[in-house]
Amino acid sequence: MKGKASYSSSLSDYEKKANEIKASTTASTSKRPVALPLYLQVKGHLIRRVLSGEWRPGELLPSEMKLAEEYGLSQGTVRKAIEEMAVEGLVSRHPGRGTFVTSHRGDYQTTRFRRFYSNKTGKRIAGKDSQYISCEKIKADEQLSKQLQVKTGADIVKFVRIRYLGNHPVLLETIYLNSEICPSAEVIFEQKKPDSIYFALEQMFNILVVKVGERLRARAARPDESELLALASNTPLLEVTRLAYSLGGECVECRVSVCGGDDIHYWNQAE
Amino acid sequence: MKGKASYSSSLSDYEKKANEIKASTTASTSKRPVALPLYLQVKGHLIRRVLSGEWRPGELLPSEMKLAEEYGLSQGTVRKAIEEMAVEGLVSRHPGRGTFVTSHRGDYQTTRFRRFYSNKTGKRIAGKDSQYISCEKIKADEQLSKQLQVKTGADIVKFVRIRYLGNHPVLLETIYLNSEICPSAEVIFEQKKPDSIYFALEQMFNILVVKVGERLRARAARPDESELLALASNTPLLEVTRLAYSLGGECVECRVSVCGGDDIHYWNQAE
DNA sequence: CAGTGGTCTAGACCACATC
DNA sequence: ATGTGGTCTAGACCACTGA
Repeated sequence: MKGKASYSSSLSDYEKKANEIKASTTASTSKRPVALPLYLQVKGHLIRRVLSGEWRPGELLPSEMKLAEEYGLSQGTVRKAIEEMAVEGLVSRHPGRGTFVTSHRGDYQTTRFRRFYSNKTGKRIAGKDSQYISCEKIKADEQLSKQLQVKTGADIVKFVRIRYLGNHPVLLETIYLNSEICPSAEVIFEQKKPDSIYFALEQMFNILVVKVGERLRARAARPDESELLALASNTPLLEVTRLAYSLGGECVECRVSVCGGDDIHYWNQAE
Repeated sequence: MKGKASYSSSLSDYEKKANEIKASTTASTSKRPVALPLYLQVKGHLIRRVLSGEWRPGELLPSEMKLAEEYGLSQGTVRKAIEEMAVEGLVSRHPGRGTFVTSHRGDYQTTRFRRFYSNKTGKRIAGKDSQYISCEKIKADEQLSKQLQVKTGADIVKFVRIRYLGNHPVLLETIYLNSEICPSAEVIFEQKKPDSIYFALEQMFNILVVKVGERLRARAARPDESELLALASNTPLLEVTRLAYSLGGECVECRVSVCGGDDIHYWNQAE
């Protein structure tokens, strides 16, 4: 009807085979009259299956052949679905072994969203040199509620953490987690004090962080920040406000990182 | 020979058909014993053809069928090569029309590397509200020579430009162009004062900027900067140092942008 | 209307990993 | 030896574009 009705009629040959998919896809997006290519329907369905926990992070998916059989489609169609998921970082493929659900364990994933580098060595800031300062349960104020997409007053868990370079504090992170999605996330702090929040979220709540948006600006250091980072008062700080989104598109984390300009920098590459 | 000899023997069926490609690929990378999948060889060859100016930015490539015929391969193989190029932003594909060499003209490309947004409206900073302050021919100092990958003392063209939001100056850009790659780039400034440097480079020198790396930090404003941006002295500034690379991998531009924290911010998204 | 890219199929051979 | 993902082919139908 809207110039997009396209595929629905031409699918007649395929739709018998792929009716499980179609049934579920049409239900979820009632507005669009089917229209989606089969491989995107498969992709959507596979994503939902990952979300549901059918295969957890780090686990092996069925082979392309098995999935093709299951969906009644050709291997090529399923392959295209999985390839897109791989490009988006949802799964990773290994010749001879199979396709695995992405995990924030392992080198690539744990560094995937890390953007701070040492000015001296040029190396990425990471590793075990982080120290947890505090942990509180708080209520979302107006700003946080917008950012985390929750109601004002909703439960939030707040961590404060410092990363060190050698003996020197270089990065101050304030992390807010949505308690609706991560119930009793305090235990993350209490028990594990994990280096990678995202790996902890994955292990505890089956939540995969797949997208982040970051807003950067410069501002003067507040007194408490100057003290924690061992900087002169009013030093210019780089402030990075990150919102992190899960596979399902929910905002799971708001993180405000601040650092001075002398020790580390933020690095971004675009192609 | 080196455990990578893999494809070369199995190519026997294909290599008769694709010998033009193989001839040129093996010549360019003499170390690796062929090994590359055909579609990557095609991709590399097409990239070289774009680089050579055979098709200029904005122009139409031959159809998949024509290219497949030309290379003696199937349409699917050529398609995969072109699809990768499209993902990397080198070409853009339009059903019913064809595949075009990317141009920094048009909405997507001109905004592709723009990361500054208004704090108030949330809109991207762009448009005609930029003012050129100065243009000089200078010699590369040690730092610039490293960044632009030229010898110390090499010719560099330096622009200074200010972007406005309404009547207010918000962004101060200092742009260094490699004169070896962009001979007499002064004319860009003198004649056109273009809004998009990259579109100008494309038009004048057939240079496509396809990759940028940016390093961000906070620092105090220098007196000249405070004046140009109408800020109090020593205001914290966000400093973005960008290196821009062409299709061929050469560094064509070094750009230092600075702004205060009140009017605009830097936005980055990662998936 | 002819030509383009987009989707889908069915089948082949390959390198690689694991047992 | 078996099964995995990676590459390649050949041919089909589709929606879209522009002459």
